Formats: sequence, C-alpha cells, structure tokens
Amino acid sequence: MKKAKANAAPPEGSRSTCPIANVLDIVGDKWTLLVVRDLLILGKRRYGEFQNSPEAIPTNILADRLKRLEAAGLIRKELYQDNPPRAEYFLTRKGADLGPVLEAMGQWAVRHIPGVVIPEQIVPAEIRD
Amino acid sequence: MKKAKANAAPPEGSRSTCPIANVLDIVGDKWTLLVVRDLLILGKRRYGEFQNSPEAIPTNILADRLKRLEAAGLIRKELYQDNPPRAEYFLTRKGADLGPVLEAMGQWAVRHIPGVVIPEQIVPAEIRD
DNA sequence: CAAGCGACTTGCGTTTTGCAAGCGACGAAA
DNA sequence: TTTCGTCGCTTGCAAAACGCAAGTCGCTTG
Repeated sequence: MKKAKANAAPPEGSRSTCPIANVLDIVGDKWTLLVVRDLLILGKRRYGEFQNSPEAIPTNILADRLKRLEAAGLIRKELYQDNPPRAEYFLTRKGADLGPVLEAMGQWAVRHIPGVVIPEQIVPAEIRD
Repeated sequence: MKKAKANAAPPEGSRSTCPIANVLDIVGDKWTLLVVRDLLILGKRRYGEFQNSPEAIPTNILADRLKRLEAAGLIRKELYQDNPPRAEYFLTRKGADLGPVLEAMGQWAVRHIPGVVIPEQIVPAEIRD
C-alpha cells in the first residue's frame, strides 16, 4: 500500500525539495523581507510608507515585490478607494508566519554586526487571510 | 558626558541600521544561505561537495559566494594540501550562529510549502574561528 | 602518456537591478 | 481656474548580477 504523501511532487519551479531552498525561492533577495518587515514589525500598509523606509527601495522593485508577495500568498491587496484606485496591503497568516525568521535574523545581527539598532516602533500587524 | 555606543556608526556599506537589512546585505540572495546550509546541516566542506547539492549552483557563483562569505567572516578557508592547492571550508562561530535563521526558515517551509522534505543527513558542523 | 579529476577562472548572452522620468486622477492653493 | 503637489504606480535604459559552457592548472591514475 502507498503511504499518504509518499510521492508529494517537488514544489513547482523550485530548485529542490529542501525547505531552505524553497524559502529562498520566495524571499531570497535583498528587498522582499524588508517589505515583510515593514508590514509585520513597523505596521506599514501603503505603497508610500514602504518607500519611506530608510533603505529607499526603488519604486519599480517595490511594485514588483508586492506583486510577487501577493502571488505567493504572503500578502493581500485591498482597495480602500476606487477613484483613483488606492490600496492597502496586509499580511496573510502565511506571511505573518515569517515572524520567527525575522526574529532570528534580528538576533543574529544584534550579536554579530556592530552599529545595528533595533527599531523603536514595533507595531503588531493586522492579519487578513 | 557621552554614552557608550551613543553614535555607533552605521555598518559600512549597509543600507540602514536595521538588523534585518544588515543581514540581507550579507545573505540576501538565492545562493548564500544554501552554502551555509551545506556547511551547517549537511556537513559539507569542499567545493565539489557544494556543487553536488541538488540545487546545482553554478560554479562561478559558488566561487564568488565562498569569497564573500570568507570576507564577511562567516567561513574560513583552510588548505589541507599545497600542490595542487586544495581547501576545506569551515564555519566560524559567526557563521554557525545563523543556525536559528535556517531553523526558522525550515519550520516555515514545512508548514507552508507542500512537497518539501527535511534532509535526512543532519551532521553537526565543525566550527573553526 | 593520454585521460580524469578537483577546484576554480573566463567569456558571453540573459536577467535583474537601480536610477530617473512620466503619468493619471485627484485635492489644495493662488 | 489654471497651477501645484501628492499618491501609486509604469516605463526606459544603463549597469550589475546571474547562469551556462568551456577552459585552465596541477597533479593522479590506468
């Protein structure tokens, strides 16, 4: 008899079945996790707020990352106005569950990189699935 | 009087003083953390072993990442033979301390990405500072 | 002594990044 | 009521990074 999940297909477009590799296929770049940080830790929701972060993400990259994050199911876009169309972005449960990853990164940085400072403004994010 | 660390300079070449941003400046790409994984979890040490990982890292990228990791102080290169020169790579404490980051990523992937499988071969890494 | 191997380097075409500028719909100011 | 400014993007383009293939160097092995 077959086991349940015996031949679970390797995730589409992924490089391997390794958990780490699959995470990196989604958030493995210099910008994506900063958007997640803005949403999860700094309580930001709007395009302009993301742009105002100190890292100064290029606007075309921001637009691209928001699209990818939405496509990956980590965030949701909700219009709060129709004309002109204006949206807010919210983390899904899947996206918010990256919290421990950010937490681990933060601890590592505090321990190993001199000069980093923990952001004062820590706002609990609203989650919308 | 001045406080200790009052004006700690923002880390060189970094985009901000944010811990997350500083981590991403070092490991924010699709490949770097995979070589850390190879060293830390899979017990690999040599160039050829890294190449044999299922993600099939391009050889020039591997060479580049090893250089960067060494420059960042996350790994050490040690020759075990002079002619022809052959080296093994070891994590430093700084590099090995990324363990919790990988751990958090792994847990997230297992929860949210169907089809990932936890690698069976988990070897404790040797650390050399 | 030809072939192979490990650990890279080099070339080169493709993709991604990053900077700047533009744009459409408004709201506020002059 | 033109003009200005803002917000949330899109577009163009040059520069950098990526990724594939091939080459190199110094042994080692048949």
